[in-house]
Amino acid sequence: MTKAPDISGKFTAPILQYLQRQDKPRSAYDILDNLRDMGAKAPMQIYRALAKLEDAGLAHKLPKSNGWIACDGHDHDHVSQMLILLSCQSCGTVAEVHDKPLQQAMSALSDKKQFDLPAQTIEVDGLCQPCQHPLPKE
Amino acid sequence: MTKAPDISGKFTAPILQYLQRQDKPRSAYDILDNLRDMGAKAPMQIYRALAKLEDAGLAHKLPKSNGWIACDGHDHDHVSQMLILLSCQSCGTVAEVHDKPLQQAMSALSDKKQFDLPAQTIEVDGLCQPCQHPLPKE
DNA sequence: AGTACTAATGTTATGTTATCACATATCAAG
DNA sequence: CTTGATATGTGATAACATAACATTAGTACT
Repeated sequence: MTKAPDISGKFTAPILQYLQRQDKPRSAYDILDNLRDMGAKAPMQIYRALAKLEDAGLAHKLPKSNGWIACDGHDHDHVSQMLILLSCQSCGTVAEVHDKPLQQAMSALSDKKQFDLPAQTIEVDGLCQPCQHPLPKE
Repeated sequence: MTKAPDISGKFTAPILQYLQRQDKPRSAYDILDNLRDMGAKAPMQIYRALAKLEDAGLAHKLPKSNGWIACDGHDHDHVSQMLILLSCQSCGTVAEVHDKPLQQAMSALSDKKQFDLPAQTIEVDGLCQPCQHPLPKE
């Protein structure tokens, strides 16, 4: 079993709930603005709480676009070493994906290159299915 | 054949040469500092030139760590849709990699998820071979 | 040459993301 | 109560990136 996550902290739970209500990633500063009325004043307060959530596997950071999302809570075994985030460039929605073949390919590559590969989140930008079929102009 | 890249511009070539001399990624602001003596004064000048280099496939941006490297000039067909950058968290060196199996896995995944996947650069952080064997303490 | 348009470049200001450094508070041992 | 560990508050600033507008340099036509 994985070690018990530390979710203590004044802003931790509120941030998680906020992220869960969102349908797109939010930046640390979005979160900060949202939590002003409960006393949040400085980015550090948010970043510290986000770090806890990420350690606990309850939230993920999009590594290239800097946003944050709540973990979708689906099936995934938390042992999985590679989390793929399919991020739609058009509408911003993010799908969490765990893909065995991809992990194997990555693992084989890392062996071949003798590159030691820790668990990590990979962000991949593209177009989600709905956004590939834009409405014809009215 | 791919369309002829536009490499015009006062700072474009100097930036490329600068990057080629480096053994690690450099930030846009590093580059700016380096080109001050030839008149560079503002980040925009650098970012514009970097965009041209990237379009031309002569330089790559590390999508998560914000650095820039010169293309290593190796074999790779410039048709390849996925560039993997293995970035060492310890020493900072970056290896450019093109991997068929990984591309296939990615492509299969994108089919499965009906996610339209454009060409892109994936940064993967880990430890290069030398950095996995730190010198024993003296 | 002169005007008129366009593209490139320069420059100021500002937006955005992230961390440092230090202060203060809280709480549990000893 | 004092000490020490951990959490939190706060200001300042670092680091990364782009918007917006001014200026200059072509170029194209008359």
